[in-house]
Order: sequence, then structure tokens, then C-alpha cells
Amino acid sequence: MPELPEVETIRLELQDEIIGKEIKSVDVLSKKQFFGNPKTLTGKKIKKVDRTGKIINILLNDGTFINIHLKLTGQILFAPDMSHAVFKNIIPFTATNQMPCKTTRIIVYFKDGSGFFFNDLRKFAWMKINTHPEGPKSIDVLSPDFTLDYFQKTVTSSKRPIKILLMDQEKMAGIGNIYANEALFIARISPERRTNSLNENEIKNLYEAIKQVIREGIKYKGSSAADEAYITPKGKKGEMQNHFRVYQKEGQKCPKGCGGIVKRIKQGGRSSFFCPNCQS
DNA sequence: CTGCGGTCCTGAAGGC
DNA sequence: TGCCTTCAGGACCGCA
Repeated sequence: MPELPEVETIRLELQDEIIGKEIKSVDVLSKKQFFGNPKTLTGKKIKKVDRTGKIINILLNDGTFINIHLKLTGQILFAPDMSHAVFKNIIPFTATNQMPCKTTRIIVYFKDGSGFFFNDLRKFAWMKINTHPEGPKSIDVLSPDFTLDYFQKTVTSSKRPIKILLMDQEKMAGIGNIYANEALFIARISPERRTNSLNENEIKNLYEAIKQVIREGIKYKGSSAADEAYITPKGKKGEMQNHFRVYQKEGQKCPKGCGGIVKRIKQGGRSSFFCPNCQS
């Protein structure tokens, strides 16, 4: 699922390809996933590609925006030539490498013959024409405003299990299931710990661990695990899945060599992976 | 404020 | 083989 590192990778690649381009037309194949009238986009130019949390905000030359949330299985695939769009990598949840494919929901064409496909198996992802950027009101964990002080205040003002808090986009933006699990493992904190039980040192370690895994995720261009749809706009898989410590490692030995076995539990309906031996 | 369960959606995987 | 159930999960909503 795209979390901050995946969405940031998508943003960077998309920005390289589409800045300055003029929209020729937009085809909406799945109406429930598109908000606004796609016809009004014709003739507008791409000025900027920004991101807040997991939401991409594309600024147009008239000051309006296209907001995109990829949710669980959304993909954006850029094609220099839309009439012969083929992506070489195996793309999860698609029957073919030819675009459009059966999960293609929206197609954006540029005047120069290029464009991008918005694919999404589960139809949770959306695109929206808007007068303003969209995104959680909290602080993006990549922002300089995401300080240790902010993190400490957020953590100590809650009693929820720490993992639930990390994934709460209204408290801090960008962390999803993968990076929450990985950060807690690095900091040696159990996902079940109540936030107000963490001491100053643990909070600091966790803060550093979050920054570390997010940077790592971006460095490896996101994670494309076996059952994930994530792929970059240029059709490449991420590499972060090769560096997972505990995520999807149930039953395996703790990578710290402590002798523990990675355990899987359910929290808030989602899987948590951790080493019960060295995370407490 | 917090938590819980249902909802959206589709395809893969497991059980019998 | 084949049908049926379960699972996957980000965000949101209604309700306790």
C-alpha cells in the first residue's frame, strides 16, 4: 500500500515527467472515483506536483488543484507515448502489461502525446478537482515541523496503543502499516504499548526510528511486496521489501538475533508484526 | 476522547 | 474440480 515513501517516490517521478505539460483530455472510466468535471481540465498546464501525507496535490496554471489519494491499490503509470503504452515489470493485480488494462480507472492525456494511467484494483483510490490542496491537518513526518518536541507532545497526550497513534493521519501524516511496524521494531517498543507509558528515551528512539525508516523507504523507492500493487510511474518496483525487518515476517527469527520469533497480532483490524522478545 | 465494527472493492487463497 | 468463506487494508462513519 502506498505510504509516505511510496507516494513521495511517485511524486518525484511524476514531477520529472509532467511539469509544464498541457492536459489534452481526461477519460474517467470509474465515475465514483473522480470528483469534478474532467472536461474543465482541458488546456490547463501542470505547474507543480506536491504531497501532504499520502495525498498528491497537482497545482495547475490557473491556481486550481488535482488531488489524488491512492489508498491501498492505486497506481499512477506515466507513458511517453500513450498510443503504445507498455510497462515491462509484472504489475500485481493486472492481467497484462499493456495499458490501459482492466484496473485502469482514469486516463490523463497530454497535448504532446504522453499521459498517465490511474489504475486501482479495489476502487478505493480517488482523484479530485479542487480549489485547494488536500491533506491531513497534522504534520507530515518528512516536514521540518515534525520535531521531537511535536512528537513528544502528541505521544504523551494519548493513551492509545502506540502503533495506532503512529498510523493516525490526524496526529502525524504519512505512516502506514509497514513503516509503523518497522519503526517500532528499530526502537524496540511493542506495538501494544500505551503511548503515555513511554519514557523520554523511548520517545526519542522512536522519533529517530521513524525518520530512519521513512528515509530508507524513499532511498529504496518504496516497497513492492508480493501482494502489493505499488509500482512507480516509470513502471519500476520498489526495493524496500528486501529490507523489511519484521513486516510480513511472521514465524521467522528476529533479525536482531535475540532468539525471538516474529509474532503477528491484530490491532485496529490490521496486522502488526513484532518480536515479543526484544520489543517491550 | 477512545474504541469497535461495518463499509467501500476485488481477487487470491484456503477449506471441504 | 468448484463453491463458499476469509483475508487484505486506508480512511471514514455511526454508535457505544
